[in-house]
Amino acid sequence: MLDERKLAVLRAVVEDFVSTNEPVGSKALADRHKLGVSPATIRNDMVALEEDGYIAQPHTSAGRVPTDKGYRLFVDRLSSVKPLSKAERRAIESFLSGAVDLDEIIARTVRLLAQLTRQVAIVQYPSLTRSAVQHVELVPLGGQRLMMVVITNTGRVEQRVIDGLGEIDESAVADLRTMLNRAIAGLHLGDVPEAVEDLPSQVRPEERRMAASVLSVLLESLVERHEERIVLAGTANLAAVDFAASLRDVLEALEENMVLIRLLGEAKDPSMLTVRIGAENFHEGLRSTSIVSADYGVGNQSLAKIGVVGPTRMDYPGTMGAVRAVARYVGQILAGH
Amino acid sequence: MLDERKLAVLRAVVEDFVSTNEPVGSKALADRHKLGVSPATIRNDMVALEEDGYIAQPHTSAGRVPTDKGYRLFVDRLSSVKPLSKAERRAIESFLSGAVDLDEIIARTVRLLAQLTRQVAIVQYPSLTRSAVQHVELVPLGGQRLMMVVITNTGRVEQRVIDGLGEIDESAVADLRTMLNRAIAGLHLGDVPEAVEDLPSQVRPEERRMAASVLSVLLESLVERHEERIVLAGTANLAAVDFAASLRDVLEALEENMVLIRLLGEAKDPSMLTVRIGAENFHEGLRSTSIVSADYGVGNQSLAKIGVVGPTRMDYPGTMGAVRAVARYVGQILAGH
DNA sequence: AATTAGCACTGGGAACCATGGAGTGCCAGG
DNA sequence: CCTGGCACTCCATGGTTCCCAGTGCTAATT
Repeated sequence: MLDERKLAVLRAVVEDFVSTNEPVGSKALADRHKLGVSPATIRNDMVALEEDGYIAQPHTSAGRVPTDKGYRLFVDRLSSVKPLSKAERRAIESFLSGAVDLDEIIARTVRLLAQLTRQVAIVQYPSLTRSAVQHVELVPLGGQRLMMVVITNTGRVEQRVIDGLGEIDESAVADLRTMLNRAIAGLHLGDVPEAVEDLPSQVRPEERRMAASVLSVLLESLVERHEERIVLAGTANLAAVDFAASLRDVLEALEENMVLIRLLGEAKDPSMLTVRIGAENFHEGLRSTSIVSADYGVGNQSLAKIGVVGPTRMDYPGTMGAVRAVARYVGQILAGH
Repeated sequence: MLDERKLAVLRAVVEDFVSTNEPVGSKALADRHKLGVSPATIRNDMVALEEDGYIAQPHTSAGRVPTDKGYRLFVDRLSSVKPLSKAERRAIESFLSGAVDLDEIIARTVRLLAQLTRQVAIVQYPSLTRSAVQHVELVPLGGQRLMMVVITNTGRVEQRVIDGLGEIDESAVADLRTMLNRAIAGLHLGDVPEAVEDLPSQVRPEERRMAASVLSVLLESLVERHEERIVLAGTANLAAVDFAASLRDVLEALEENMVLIRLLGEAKDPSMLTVRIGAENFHEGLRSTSIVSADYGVGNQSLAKIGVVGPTRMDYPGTMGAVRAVARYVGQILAGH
């Protein structure tokens, strides 16, 4: 059904269409690619490809354009990830190495990725649930308020003000702090609930109320509500593209962080690059975009995802190369931190 | 030179052009506004306005369009801030009141403002330099590292890892922590450098190195580098507008946080609404946009700015009303926190 | 002196061809 | 199974026309 040459034709169609943004015809293909056959033959192959739904014509007497299905096949079988050039690798390194804290690492990463791919880049902050508690700090704020600060081993800091505790006793706070740290320091966040379960029973009755409040806020903020922060860059690159869907829809989708988080999260291949093409992203506004994403992390522990959003008509090998490379470098930087 | 009626004509031109987005002619003006004179008279006034540079025609035989100068006059003398409706006020309140921490207050505020104005909203985090130190926390991270966390009275938390300190002695850290807090808790950040100047001399010699490191990081991160964070929302609203400059340029400008920070910072009128129109924003990409901004803060202490970016052809009274109202509410929310 | 009616004029945008050419499908011959 | 040839299709392009909103000017009116 799909012999070697038909695949070669499909590949050529994708490549040409991506680079020219115009429907590609049999003649142009015969010229620009050494397929070794005449335009007429290519035309025959094209009807076959069209019947199978890999390519389509915008109208009769126009060239062919890859469909989502065509891109899918291209990505899966016809292309390979394009490694970055030496110069690009150096650029990445120098760009990322100057960062001083987590915020800056993330900020630089997302800009870098947007620049490399000339598309919209997304970087997710290291997920809370996958990291471990480094330290918990309790700070009396005066009045009846207390600030809780949790520091994770990925350098992330989560803070929360706890109010309405009644009179606050400094030494009780100190006790609670030591107790808390003894109980959960070093634990993965997922294991925290279990670990603190019987803490309230260990404190003196008069401090029990405070302890309970603190614990409930701790659990709520760190475990249940694991709002994952993401950062975008390069939206300006969208302006250059003309979308089937309106640009507005795409921008709207990008502003809905929850949508992006879900899309990133749904990577099928757990450890490597994931590509979702066109309608594979169910979100309405992203029908005509593709998303290339990857995990990053330290060692073999995945912390979060990064990704790129662009038109379905994108340079998949190049984008995949950039995403993969950046993911690796971020992992390294985080490890060295 | 500019009698009452000419001003009325200018006002009418601005209002009509803003609502229709089409050059407005003398006939249309005579119909839609009760100016009490004939189109011919209006035409005469228009030439005068055009000579003075308040309006312009895209081409002969087209209607008139306000110039930047025209908008300026409109904003300064011909319009008044439009207060929000009861319903809108209620919406603001309910939208903002559910926020649990500073991050969420800011996030909600920016979305709210974007929604109210149907434009791009910008919210700046409470500036570090204007707030005061609530508490400093030092946390040994294991190894030779220490994490410093500074909490300000605006609920903001700034953290930093300090490395290469040599052996870390828990009790020395505790001493330093108490000493630091005694020295600077409650101080405005601007006053911190002076206050810590002679701290190193007060610690035991063997801890002096650590103290010096901590202090230098403290100063660097909080005072010298007062990177001010800002948050955007509503960029999708730009897609609806057709810009003279390309959309791409506008998006690019919006991604350059430093540019936005500068623009917000340059508000002339210190306490009230500021409007910068078109070329008044020197940034190239923002030539065809206007920025409406305001301070927010608690009491009469200004903490930071919020603003809206939209096409010069915008509903100034409405936008100004929304910005002012939101600024006030944020101030209230922050005060109650 | 200011306003208005009347009028000729202007220039852009919509509508309407006409044309050219890239691309197709198909067929018949290699 | 491939290829050259050929008739056909339809979009994009550019030119032409026409229309009309809107103008500026002048002369009449208040």
